[in-house]
Amino acid sequence: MELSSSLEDYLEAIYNVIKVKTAARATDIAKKLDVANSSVTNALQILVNRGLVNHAPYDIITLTPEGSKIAKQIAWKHEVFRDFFTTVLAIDSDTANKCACSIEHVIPDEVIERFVQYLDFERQCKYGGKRWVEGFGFMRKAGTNENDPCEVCAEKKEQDARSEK
Amino acid sequence: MELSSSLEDYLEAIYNVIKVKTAARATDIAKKLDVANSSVTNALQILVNRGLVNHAPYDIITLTPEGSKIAKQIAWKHEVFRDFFTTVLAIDSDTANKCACSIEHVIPDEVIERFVQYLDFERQCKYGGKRWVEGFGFMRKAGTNENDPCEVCAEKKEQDARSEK
DNA sequence: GCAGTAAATTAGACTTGGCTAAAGATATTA
DNA sequence: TAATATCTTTAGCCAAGTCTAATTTACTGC
Repeated sequence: MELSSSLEDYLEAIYNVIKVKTAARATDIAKKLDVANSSVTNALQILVNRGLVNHAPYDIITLTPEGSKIAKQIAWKHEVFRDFFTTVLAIDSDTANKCACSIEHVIPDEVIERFVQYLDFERQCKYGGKRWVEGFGFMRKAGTNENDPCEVCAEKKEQDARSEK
Repeated sequence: MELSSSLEDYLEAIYNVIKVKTAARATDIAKKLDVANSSVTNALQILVNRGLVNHAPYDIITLTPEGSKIAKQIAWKHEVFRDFFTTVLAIDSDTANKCACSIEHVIPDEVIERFVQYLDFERQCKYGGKRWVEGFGFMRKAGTNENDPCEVCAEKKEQDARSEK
C-alpha cells in the first residue's frame, strides 16, 4: 500500500488546506500544487479508492482517519527538514521548502526519527548544543578556519587555559 | 537541461562501474539498477543524445567529460548522506544506501554544500565536534535523558564547577 | 426560480520509464 | 569455422501522471 510522491503531495496539500479551512475544494489543492484541476480530480479518485480521502463528485474534500495520519506524518517530515535547512543551515526559505518537499517523500520513518533524536540532542544539551549550532552560524558568516576559532571554541580554549593554571 | 532521477541513476551507475572496470557494458548497468537490459538501451540513447555518454550500438559505454562531471557530483551527494546516516545516525548500511540514493536526486548543490560545511564544522573543531557526535552515539545507546548527561555534558559540568570555585 | 458564472468532471492525448518477447550481433569453444 | 551461448537492440505494450478542451454540476443574484 505504498503511496507515490505525487499522491503524498496531494494528501499533504489537503491536510494543509484543512488545517486552515476545515474542508478543502479541488481548486485549493490545484492552486497549492500548481497543477490542473483535472489532475486533482484524478488523484482524488485514487485516494478515495484507497480509503484515505472522503469525497463525492462536486463535494468538499476531507481526510479519513487513516489519510489524516499519513498526511500528518508527511507534513511532519516536511517541517523537520524545512526547519533544519532554514535554522541550522541558513538556507533561504523558498529553497528550504522545495527541498523539504522532495525529501519528505523519500526519507524512511526510521531515518528521520533518528535524525530528530540527533537534532534534539544538539539543541537540548545545555552544555553545548544550542551554542554549538550558533558557533556554526558564526563560522559560516565569518568564513573562519581552524586557526580562527568560533565562539564555542574560544570559550572552551579559555577554560582549558584557566584549569591548567 | 535537467536530468530525471532515473537518468541520474543510470549516469551514476555507469560512473561506478567505470571506476572499477574502465568501461561498462549494458548488462553491468542493468544488474546494478535491477532493470531489464532494454531499459538500459533506452536510457543510453537519451544520455548519448544529451552528450553525457559515449556509446555506439553493441559497443562499450563510457562517460563524456560533461557526463563524468555530473556523475561525480551525484556520487558525491550519495556518499555524503550515506556516511552521515551510517556514521552519525547509526542507520544500517542497506537503509542508509537506499535513502542516500533517493536524496541524491533531490538535494540542490547549494543545500548539500552548506550541509557539508556544517558536518565539517562539527568534525573539525577540536574543542567539541568529534566528541559531540560521540556524545550523541552515547545518548542513543544508553537512552539517556537530560538528567543523565552524556560524556561531553558531564565533562563540561565538571569544568563549570571547577571554575566557580 | 432561472440565468449566468464558477467549479468540477470527463474524454482523450502525451510523456516518461518501465516491461516482455523476438530478432540481430558478437563471442566462445569444440 | 561452425554451432552455440550470450549480449544488445527493436518493437510493441502498459501504467502513472500530467495536460487541454469540452461538458456537466452547483451556486448566486436578480
